[in-house]
Amino acid sequence: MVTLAEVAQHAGVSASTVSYVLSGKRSISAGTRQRVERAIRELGYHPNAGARALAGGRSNIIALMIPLRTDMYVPVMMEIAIAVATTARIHGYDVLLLTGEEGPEAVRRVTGSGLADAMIVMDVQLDDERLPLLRETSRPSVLIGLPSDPTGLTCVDLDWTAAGALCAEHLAQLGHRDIAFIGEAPAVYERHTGFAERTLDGLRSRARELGLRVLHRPCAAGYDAVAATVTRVFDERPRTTGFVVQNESAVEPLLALLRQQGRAVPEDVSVVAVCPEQVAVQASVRLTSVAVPAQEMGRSAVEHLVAKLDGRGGDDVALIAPELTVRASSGMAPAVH
Amino acid sequence: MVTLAEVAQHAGVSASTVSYVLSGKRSISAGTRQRVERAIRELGYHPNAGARALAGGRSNIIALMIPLRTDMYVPVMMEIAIAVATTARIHGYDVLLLTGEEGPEAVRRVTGSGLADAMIVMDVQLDDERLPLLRETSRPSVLIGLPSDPTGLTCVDLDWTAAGALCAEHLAQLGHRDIAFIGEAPAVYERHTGFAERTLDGLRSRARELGLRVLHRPCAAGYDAVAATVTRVFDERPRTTGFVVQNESAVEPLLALLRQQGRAVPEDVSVVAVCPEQVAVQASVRLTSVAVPAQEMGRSAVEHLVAKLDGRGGDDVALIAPELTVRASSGMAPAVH
DNA sequence: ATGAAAGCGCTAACAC
DNA sequence: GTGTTAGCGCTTTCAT
Repeated sequence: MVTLAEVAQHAGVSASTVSYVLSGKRSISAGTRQRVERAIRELGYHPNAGARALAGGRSNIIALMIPLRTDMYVPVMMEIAIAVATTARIHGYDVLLLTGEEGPEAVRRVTGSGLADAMIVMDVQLDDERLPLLRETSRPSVLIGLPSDPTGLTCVDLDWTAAGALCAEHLAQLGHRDIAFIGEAPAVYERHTGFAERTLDGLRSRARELGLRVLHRPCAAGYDAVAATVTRVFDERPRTTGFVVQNESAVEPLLALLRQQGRAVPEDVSVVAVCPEQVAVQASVRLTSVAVPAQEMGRSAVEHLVAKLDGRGGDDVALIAPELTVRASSGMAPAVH
Repeated sequence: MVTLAEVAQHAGVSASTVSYVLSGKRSISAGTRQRVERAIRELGYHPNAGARALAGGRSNIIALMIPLRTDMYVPVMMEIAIAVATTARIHGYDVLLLTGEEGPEAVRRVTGSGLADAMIVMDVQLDDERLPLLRETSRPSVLIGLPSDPTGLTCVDLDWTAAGALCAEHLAQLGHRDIAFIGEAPAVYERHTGFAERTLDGLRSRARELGLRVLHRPCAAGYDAVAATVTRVFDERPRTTGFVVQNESAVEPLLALLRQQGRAVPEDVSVVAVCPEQVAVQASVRLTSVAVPAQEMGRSAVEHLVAKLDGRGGDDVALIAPELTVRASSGMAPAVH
């Protein structure tokens, strides 16, 4: 293993000079810099991460807590995680993957040991048990998600309330009066997951203002569960002409079921999804949708975090404005006979 | 920040005693142990990760390289990643998330800096450019996937060749003679991704032995792409009665298309999928399938890695035997008229 | 613009 | 069963 001292010797300079060449924290003459860089290359030197962390007081690692639950749309999680890792590298950080399993204890372990300099927390519940710890730690953190009380925290999220409202507006404009909201799995609501409840709230309150009737049905994954849900919807509200879906695994089953029942989309029934662009575009009917900007969320979270680590920027809530894209799945409500 | 020295002082013992209480590397009298543990608790002590890594020569971190490509079934990747993280924690390791983006350079950076003690590599191509580095590094590694030449490497994978063969056997037994294999996206084959090519090979060679005709069609994600593929299949081979699908995003579209064309599953056409159990069970027709044991793969990879870190176990290839579960999507080939 | 040297907090010989 | 101590490889004052 090559050490800084060996590089220094090889280059004929002192250890501190090598260190400063690496960090750029003081000016180095061109000649010295070149000799050092050459020595580094020739010896294949890589600074030791542990020594750096110990001496420098920072590990250059960001912890990312992802849920280990599998009842939510996984690709979104994955896309966020990858965006986080990619963006972090750009800023010189590596990413430590923590699953929700350890719970709040993981926060203590990672921050207490200096394993990570900061952390990003996903799958935030409205009243998340990790929040007190995050607030009291000296280490910066960013939530991807918005709890009930974001005081003293930095949050990055899609404005789900606005997203729900957008869906209601779109369907109202098209003349729909009875709409059904196919939501995430029941467990997601039972945990009071922020995004799910906010979307519902946003949809409901805008719907009320616009005179829409809304039937909300959480929906487990699987074709059968979707089938049961859709059947119940039409039983309870036969005049339903609009669907809002926030559950990627229900999208394709829903479209297949409507087809089977002889209900044409969008002539008889309109469908608006809240999902990643890719899902909307690849569905069997190109879906009118509010995009979930997973990459943007991951990237933004890292950038807020890096800003805090650099002493710039403080606590705030950064909500991304939702955008609804009209595609082939929504149209005028059918005339009432 | 609480240090080991402070704990030692508080407990009235020496630093090394505290260290040994923590590591369990030498016997400690019950009394001493208790006083130390009490001091640790009272002071809220957490060993500094950097100092540990420096002094101990090991970081207790495992690096996990995941692809950042999005053309393969993401939930499987995610499930593996989560299984890796969970299993790693059980063995006292944390997981560092590396995206494929940095390529082979990431291997050098992480192993060279001592950031990670070992690494797990996913999305292995038959002739992967990271392999030479992994072979020459002193740090242990495990591949999830099987390259052409696994010499000097430890690999964990499903036996995809056997999986492909199983599918052929099942359909042959049911009397099918013309089968179509809907595969992963074209890019996956162009990269020579191990699992995709091996499944194809296994299917093809067993099919040849059994007198089956196989039409292989890679298939991009999205309903339209699947529709085009299926149409071409029946154009070229009108007597196709069996489908093997290794492409999760094509599963539901395929079933929907067959339904639309009035082809009943399994009366007219049988479908066998190679996918996670969950997908097979939740599809609109419960699918006969060969399970992709994502969790098992992640867990096994970590256990092999930990064995190597502990000086137990050396290089070997651990292939998981595939299992085919018969469900509702496969049946006797229709009689020929 | 560069060097010397004092730690950072822990582990693991080496003592007893 | 416990204490003493010499590093681990780097960063960063303090000097010049």
